[in-house]
Amino acid sequence: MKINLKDLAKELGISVSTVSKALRDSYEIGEETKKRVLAKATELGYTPNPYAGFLRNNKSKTIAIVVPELTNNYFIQAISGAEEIAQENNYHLLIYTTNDSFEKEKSIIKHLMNGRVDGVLLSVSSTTSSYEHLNELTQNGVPIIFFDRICHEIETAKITTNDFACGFIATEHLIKNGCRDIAYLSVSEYLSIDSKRKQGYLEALNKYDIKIEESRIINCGIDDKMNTQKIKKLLSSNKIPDGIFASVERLALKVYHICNAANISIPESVKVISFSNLRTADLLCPSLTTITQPAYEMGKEAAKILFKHLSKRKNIILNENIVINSVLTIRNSTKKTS
Amino acid sequence: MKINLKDLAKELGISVSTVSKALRDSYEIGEETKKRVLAKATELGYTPNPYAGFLRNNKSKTIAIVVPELTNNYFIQAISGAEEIAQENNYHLLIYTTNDSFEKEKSIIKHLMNGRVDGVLLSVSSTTSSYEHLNELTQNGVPIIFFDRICHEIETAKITTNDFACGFIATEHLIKNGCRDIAYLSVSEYLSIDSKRKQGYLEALNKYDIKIEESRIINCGIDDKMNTQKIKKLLSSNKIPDGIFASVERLALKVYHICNAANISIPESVKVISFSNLRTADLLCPSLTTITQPAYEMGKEAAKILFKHLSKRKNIILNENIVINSVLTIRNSTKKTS
DNA sequence: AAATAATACGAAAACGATATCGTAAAAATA
DNA sequence: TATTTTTACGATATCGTTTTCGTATTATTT
Repeated sequence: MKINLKDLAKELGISVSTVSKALRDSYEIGEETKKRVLAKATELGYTPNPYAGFLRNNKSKTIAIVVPELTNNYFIQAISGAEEIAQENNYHLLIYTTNDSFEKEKSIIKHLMNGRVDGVLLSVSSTTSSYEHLNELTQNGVPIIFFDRICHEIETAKITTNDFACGFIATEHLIKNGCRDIAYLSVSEYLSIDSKRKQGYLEALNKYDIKIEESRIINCGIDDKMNTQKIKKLLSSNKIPDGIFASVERLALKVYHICNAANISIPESVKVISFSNLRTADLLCPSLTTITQPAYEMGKEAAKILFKHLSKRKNIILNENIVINSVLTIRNSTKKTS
Repeated sequence: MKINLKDLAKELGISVSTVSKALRDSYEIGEETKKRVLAKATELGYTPNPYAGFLRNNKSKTIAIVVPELTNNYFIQAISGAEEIAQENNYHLLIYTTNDSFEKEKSIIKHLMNGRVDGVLLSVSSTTSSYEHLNELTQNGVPIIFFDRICHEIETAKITTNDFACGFIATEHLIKNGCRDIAYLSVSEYLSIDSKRKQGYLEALNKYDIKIEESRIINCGIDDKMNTQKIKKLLSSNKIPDGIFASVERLALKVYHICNAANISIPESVKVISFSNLRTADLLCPSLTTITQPAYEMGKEAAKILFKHLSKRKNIILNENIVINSVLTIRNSTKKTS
């Protein structure tokens, strides 16, 4: 049932090497023979064993994409973009989720160490605190491209959005719509995206002469219950903020849930803005003002750069920062209320 | 840099086969030697070349999951479940999207034909109209497990939810809340899930002596613009339905958008219920009554069955229908209005 | 002590495709 | 016609493992 080159060769009465070359359209083989081989190959439904070629050529036609979670629309869209480019290049895409666990990330990276993939697209886990595993991977000749949650310490290409500017814009938008006491929901102290967004937030406060209150910076994490607690506390004090800037989607949704339960009206009592790729942002109650990242494009771009590099066969990827801007979409959750 | 068995053997002054066996903890090798080998292996950071082993053993430690689209929360959650089980089994997961294209599905399946993967988890495309490509794959010894969008014609394990019952329940729920003119938004004529849900819908109409109107069954498809047109037409006539049962999430969202734009109030003018795995269903305006499929569990179950089969090394998967029930979550979009 | 069994290792053949050679036969040149 | 070149193909090594055998050494049994 499973046909290989040897079978084909025997069937045709010619040698294995001739068949191989004929199928790869080598100049060494006559047109006549090529046709015969091709015909027989399709007739018997021959498809090459991929792993044999990988072993021989040390190329796997496979890349991996490693993301922290799948319950985040950003990553889904990025994966979608990467997958499209992979298919275009006749590559296969392995998918791994770290669940924001440093240990899991290390374990996954270790598995990718020995030529299983030709390259890796990575968004680091929010608990990743050292980068040796990533360094080791690149030193083993497997190129990494970072997207969104990048790692500055590694020299390679990085795809990000304009996090700082958007942090500023989001905060400024809240201020312009009347907020003077704005909380920032941070997603992780380790992530560069978070610190950049936070810096934008701080910069905006500064520009508009709003005093920075450390207590208004809520450090959330992976633990859902802890996050709930912290945000509940923020929203149940006798002086709740009049604006909330969530650094990621799930924190904004958490705010919505808590406000719903506590009968806090958005945007009247508190305005909410968030980085988010939610498709239903405009259908929410109230519709959510978002900073939407070009997730799909970022995934595509990351994959494109990887393939550009793979085709060049150079062993080092130059440090390169590609920034694709996000867009602010104003909706009702930040609506000005007299 | 890249260490292989031969390097290790040379370094240790013993043969390749001994090293190999030592690493695999063979009884043929003395304890002393095993320790020496293991120590050297970790010292030099040896990791086996996966493809060499695959070639030898004809096993790839890799499975594929093929889904129609990534913009559907159901599939994301199913992938997530499958990925978890794959990681548990130390397997790798390749991901492919067909974009609901029959041709793309065939092309992907062809790529999986020759041992690239040990098995496939598949949800067929909504335009898939013949199954030869799938038959060919199984005949090539690659087992397929179907989930959600199954293919009856192939003998194997299939994971579904109780589509018929849920179609009935959803429709009955609308009826009990006062609907007498219920439209069904069909996602594809080819899909078994659709026909089962529709049958449930029809059965419920029957039970409550509601006349079935062919014009109330809207056959949607992949073409977004066409869908918009059809639903707009449905909602702009002078006699719009008082209930809508959407067979998939995106059609429900389409209804929401159109109702928003046309100022048709849900649930007063029309009640809406939908199969959906939307995380924000309860935050929508109004919150959406859903039939929620156990997507994560279905993905896990599909993967589990595949691995059970792979470990047994039997060449045929018995026909098996595993049904995991969905749950109805009643929210405001179907709220009774006097 | 002689025969047998157990232990610990090495040599070599796979797995399937590719690429480097080598070489007949045919074609082109001298 | 004799020589060189081209064309078209085959034999074989190779990629890095695993695994089957074969075998030398030691241990056990009679």
